[in-house]
Amino acid sequence: MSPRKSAAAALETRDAIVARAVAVASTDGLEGLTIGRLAGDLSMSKAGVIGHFGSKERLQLAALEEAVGIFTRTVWEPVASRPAGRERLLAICDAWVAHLESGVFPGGCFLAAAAAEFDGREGPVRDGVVAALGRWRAVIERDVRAAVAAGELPADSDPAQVWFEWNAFAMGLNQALQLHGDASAPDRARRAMRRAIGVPG
Amino acid sequence: MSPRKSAAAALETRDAIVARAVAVASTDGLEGLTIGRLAGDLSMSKAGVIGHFGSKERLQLAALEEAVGIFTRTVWEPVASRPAGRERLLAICDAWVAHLESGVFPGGCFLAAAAAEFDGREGPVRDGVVAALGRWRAVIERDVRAAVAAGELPADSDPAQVWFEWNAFAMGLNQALQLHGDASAPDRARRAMRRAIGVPG
DNA sequence: ATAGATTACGAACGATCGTTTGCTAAATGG
DNA sequence: CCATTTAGCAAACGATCGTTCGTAATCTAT
Repeated sequence: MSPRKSAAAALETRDAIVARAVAVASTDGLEGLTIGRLAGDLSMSKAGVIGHFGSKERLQLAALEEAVGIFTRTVWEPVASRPAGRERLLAICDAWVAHLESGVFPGGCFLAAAAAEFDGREGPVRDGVVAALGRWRAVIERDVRAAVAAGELPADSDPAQVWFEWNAFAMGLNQALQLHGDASAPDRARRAMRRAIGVPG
Repeated sequence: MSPRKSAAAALETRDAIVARAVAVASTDGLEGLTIGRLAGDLSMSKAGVIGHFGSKERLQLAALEEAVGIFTRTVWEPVASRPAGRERLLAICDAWVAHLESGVFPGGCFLAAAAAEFDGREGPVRDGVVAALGRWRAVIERDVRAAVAAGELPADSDPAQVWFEWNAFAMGLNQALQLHGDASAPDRARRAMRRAIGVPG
């Protein structure tokens, strides 16, 4: 009843599964992902879905990887070519807020949801979340240090504190948008993030 | 094989179920709650568990209500008798951070987890989360207004902005503790919350 | 003392979970 | 051109899901 696809088309199938998994997981959580539901959404058999990954956990990891890729492409890559420092930090701030505001993920920030969901468990998925957050944290802290070294930010700026506050504001913005539909939240987040690095709003 | 209990003892049974449900949901999420697992943990039958609530959703609502009660008792009630204003805001800040630090919920802040889990859905559970957060928000904003009126905080303090930032810091602290075991996070959160209301750390 | 309400049980319901097994059919490699 | 690999399906696996039903046992109220 179903003809086989070429190797290239099979990759497209895999991508379609991952894309759908990201969308579903952003609203229902990575644990709420279901092989059967994905199969139904994509008009495939359950075996056809799971065959690309081997297990549900590897499917979750693929969805996580794709979500991290989306975040990287929409927030980091547009500003990556700028020199490290205050300018790029402000660009990151705007891109980050715009990303959360844009509704790329129907259920809100994928990483925030995954972090909240897996923060009390163990395993590869949790490890992947921790690693992704760690990489992003390193990016932010590096730019804070560069900005301080260049005299663009107060000399007593604490990179770890900036990361703590920025990450918190991103989570707060995500909650305000998803839970309350608060249209004033993006402005609040931008102002708070600027103030956190000593830049007047 | 199992004798019936008195009305008073039945309430104890119900309380035991809710207490266990709160603990499980704080790590595995409200959707991860399972009648069968609860029954096994409490050496009861599934019917005996669900009989007290009627449905899983009402069990989730009972767990949410209990978690909100715990938060209220440990964070709000100890400071409720103080007069509204800057003093009480600082006391709330300390109690809030201490609460998250204390590990009352094995899986971290129950409300934060429930908010992240249900922010993309609809129904009574989501409504309950929104309502609980709204009540807490009203408490914070009222005290900010009182402190401004008393001249204890800068006249241009924005109550909604203070709530946004405090709530964000609480989420950030919860993530830092649960996901990274970051022992420096409580201090960071306290400092950030104080700075958010213009109080030097 | 007796009748009714209530707690909790065991058992079963259909549905769905993740996964495995054979199979077909098409694309690929020699 | 033929052998091998591979994508995907249909079907079934045991397990578990939330829920319902009937029943036994005990408390409560008359």
